[in-house]
Amino acid sequence: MRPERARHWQEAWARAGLATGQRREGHPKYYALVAYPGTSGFLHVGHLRGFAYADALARYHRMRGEAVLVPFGVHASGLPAVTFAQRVRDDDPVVRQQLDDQGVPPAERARLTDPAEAARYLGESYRTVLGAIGALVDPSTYLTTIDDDYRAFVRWQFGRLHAAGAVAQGAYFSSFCPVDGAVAVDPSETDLSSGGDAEVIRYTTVPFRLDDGRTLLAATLRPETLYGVTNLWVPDRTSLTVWHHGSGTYLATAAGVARLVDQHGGHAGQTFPASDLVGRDVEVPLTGDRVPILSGSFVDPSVGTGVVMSVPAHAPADAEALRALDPTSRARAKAPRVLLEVPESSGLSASEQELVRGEGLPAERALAAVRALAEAERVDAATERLYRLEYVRGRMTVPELAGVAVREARDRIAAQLEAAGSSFSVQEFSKPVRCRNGHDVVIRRVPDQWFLRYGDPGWKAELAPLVERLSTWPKEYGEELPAVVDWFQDRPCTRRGRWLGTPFPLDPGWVIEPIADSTFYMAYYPVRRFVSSGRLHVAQLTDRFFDFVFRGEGPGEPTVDRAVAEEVRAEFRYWYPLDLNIGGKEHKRVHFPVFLYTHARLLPPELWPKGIFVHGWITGPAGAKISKKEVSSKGGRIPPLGAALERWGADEIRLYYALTGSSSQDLEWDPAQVDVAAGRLEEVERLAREGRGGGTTSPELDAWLRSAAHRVVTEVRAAFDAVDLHGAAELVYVRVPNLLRRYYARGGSVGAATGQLVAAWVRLLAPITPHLAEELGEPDSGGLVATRPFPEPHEFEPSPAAEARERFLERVEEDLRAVLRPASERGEPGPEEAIFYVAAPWKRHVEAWMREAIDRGEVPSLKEVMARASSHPELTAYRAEIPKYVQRVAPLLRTEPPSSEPEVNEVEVLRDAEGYLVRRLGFPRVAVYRESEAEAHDPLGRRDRARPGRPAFYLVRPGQRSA
RNA sequence: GCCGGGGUGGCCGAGUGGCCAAAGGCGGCAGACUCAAGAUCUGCUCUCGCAGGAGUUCCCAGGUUCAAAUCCUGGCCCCGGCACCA
Repeated sequence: MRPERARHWQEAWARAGLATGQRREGHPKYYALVAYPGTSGFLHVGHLRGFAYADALARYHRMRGEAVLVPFGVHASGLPAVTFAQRVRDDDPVVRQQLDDQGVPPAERARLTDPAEAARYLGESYRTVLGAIGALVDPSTYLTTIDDDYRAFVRWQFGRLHAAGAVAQGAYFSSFCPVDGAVAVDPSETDLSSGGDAEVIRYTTVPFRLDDGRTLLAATLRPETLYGVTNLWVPDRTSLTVWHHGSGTYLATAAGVARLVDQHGGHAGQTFPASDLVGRDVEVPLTGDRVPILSGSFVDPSVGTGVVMSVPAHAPADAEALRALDPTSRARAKAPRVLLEVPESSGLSASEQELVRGEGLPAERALAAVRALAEAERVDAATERLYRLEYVRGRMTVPELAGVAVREARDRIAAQLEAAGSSFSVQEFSKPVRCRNGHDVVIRRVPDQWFLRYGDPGWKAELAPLVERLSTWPKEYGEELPAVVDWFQDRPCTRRGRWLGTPFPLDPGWVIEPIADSTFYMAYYPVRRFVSSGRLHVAQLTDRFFDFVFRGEGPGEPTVDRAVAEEVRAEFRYWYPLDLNIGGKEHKRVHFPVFLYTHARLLPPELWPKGIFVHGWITGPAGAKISKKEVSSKGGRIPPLGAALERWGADEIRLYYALTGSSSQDLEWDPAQVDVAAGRLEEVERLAREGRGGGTTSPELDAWLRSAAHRVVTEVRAAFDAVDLHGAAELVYVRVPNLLRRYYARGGSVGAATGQLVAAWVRLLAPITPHLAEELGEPDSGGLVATRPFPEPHEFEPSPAAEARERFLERVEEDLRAVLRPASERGEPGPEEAIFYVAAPWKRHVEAWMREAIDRGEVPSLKEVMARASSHPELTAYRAEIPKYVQRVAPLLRTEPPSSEPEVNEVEVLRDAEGYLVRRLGFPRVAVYRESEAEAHDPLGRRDRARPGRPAFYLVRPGQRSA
């Protein structure tokens, strides 16, 4: 559709105030929202999926006569807008291209270097885009999370949660940039320039005492292997630094000490060459053994503490290093000791067997097993395989822990070391992580972090009934939700640093973290409209005010007029509970659970949310997540939204979302698929335009078309009610066109029946492709289609008889094709006449009797059938034919399902369809006979084959009809 | 490792005991229309048969049932989440 037509209708909806949720007491309501987008950049085709679904559902409910509220806001909190502004300032090429695509004038760009301005600007751009796809979102609710009134609301929320015992303070290990403070390390790299896929590795440090009282801290992932330590490795040509912690004096590399200070406090002391220690002995904890310190060129001083313990029996790298050592040093090391075994009994795979069987130490076998690999990756691969196997299947063999599983032994040793003091955990990233501003991100202990106590069993118990009652789409999400909640733990809810957000009311040095400030906002939207209309002022949004509005507690805020306060509360109580929260699958593990948590704690059960709808992503080729770089008018694989709307149109893209695949599935962005949707829409428009008419043309066909329409309307409503957009789209955009085509093919022509179907169809189109619906609805001049009632099944009279007739004919066609196809494939000429023989009425009785026997679980008995036939006046005459028929049909009946089809006058239907059969299947002549009258017209004796509902037929080949 | 979700025709994807050789879409083949292409429409698209029939299929192997894609048992494989990320 041309963009100006789309805009025309969008303006018409706006003039009609359709988007604004109007409270109508006593009427059902529907409150749905899409999890608000963050302000990280411009939206692309992937972002609109949720809104396209939400809008279709909202429009459906509106047409059902419900009051509908779909609010909209943007989530400006956190770092994304800060980052975006930074990139505008840096003139980042990707962002510059986006600004060009959006047509942002240069003068405007300077303003966007301010994070709050950037967030507001992006929010406005989102509103424009939503308007352009025809989504009706309530303008009176529009907010950003950095607005003053929203902050007042969030402050109240946290005050309430604190009063309810949901907030606590404690120590926490956080990913931390020395400049920006806490940053998020995740694959989206919102806060980072690199390293988003890094994992956190947690080392245990094992203390090795020197004679002089100092302790060398070796970092390891496998503390249980201290029973097999042969020596310590310190890096070549590096220095060691003293770490003073408590009363202890420890040694590690400079990087290691920095990490220890970050995570455990204390301070760094003097530095000296590592070589000073080489050759000296240390004492192994727990065993009391003495082992030498040796210099290892392979040790990376920046990893862990920079000091490692050598366990050559089980660590391939140590085995290699030991072998490469000069003989004198090697002689000083303790002999390697095997300290665990993998029992061979437990069904090992061939590749596992080779690590267990054979000569040498486990580490040597592991190295032998990876001989084929390139030098560089050999040690890593051997380590990976051996560690995994030993961890999963290994049993300790050292006397102290004989028979204990390795994973169990690891925990025990770590606990023993910790209990003895002098052992510290050290966490670090598996690869370098760099902040947007270029600084390395480290892991640091934050002693006074604020938490929300989601791990609290009491809170989880409050949540359980809410989860139990919740509806989810897809339903699998509801099934996994209890497990998600089960392992949910306390989450930090505040940060320090350059974040957008609300200052934490209990401790204003902190800013509330962006997930925590978006768990309850859906309650605030109904209130927001009073602020935007000026009836409430920010200063009036006090805790007392909100206590009254949301919980009905206390006298309320004295500066707010009592009537206004009552009205706000009524507004909230009208729209709540939320009917549907729609979001992408990225929300499943965090956002949706905390949204439920907060509601469970702050509201009574009757106001708990009713449903969650999770949709998949629009992905790039091969399922790759869409990255900003790909969204570009120049060379990008994903078009910017403006370009996509220009190329295809709003309805076309909306239909693409609804029709292509199910909503919970990821969808690979594919322009060809959008083309398909667009083409389908054109066909829909053509059929709808040509289907208008009046007058009765063919009563029987019209009855069938109306009956089919009855069915479609019933099913479309059921699909929308079940939040099945894909199912609804298929009915409206595939089934209905097929119906009309069949109707015309059968000889129906434009008239009252098609006209009636089209009139309803236009309304069926309105939820998913509203612009087209309006365009087609105009001639009816009944006002906007969006405001008309959704079609009701009773508008179309059902006719089981008419449907049975069509099904009968389809079955006949199917049989005919099965016979015709092979002949035409052989290139034979088509028949010159088709002769049908309709089954004699007695066959219906016989089949019914056999069916009764089958329903009783018996094999139909000829004896019984014959007995009944003898006493039946109509059948006595056919006693000679019955046995043959029973024998032929009984086995068929057993595998056929029972049918409740109404009886069809087969002769009449076939005779009426003669013209159709001639046209459709190319028979020059069609003749229809009753079985009993057909003897003269049945040279091949086919008429016996006739069964009720399945007439026999004879296709006369050219030249075959001798007589 | 822990937890969760899955394996359906060339591809995507419906389908939870009989109307299922399995919706719908895509792709492919053929025909109609057209000067032609595109679009559109019609038919076909597991194997065999070539008069409406038969056989073998829904990851694999067993089992329950008159009847299994669907239920049960075991196995193999894939995907997601695992934490501060909206």
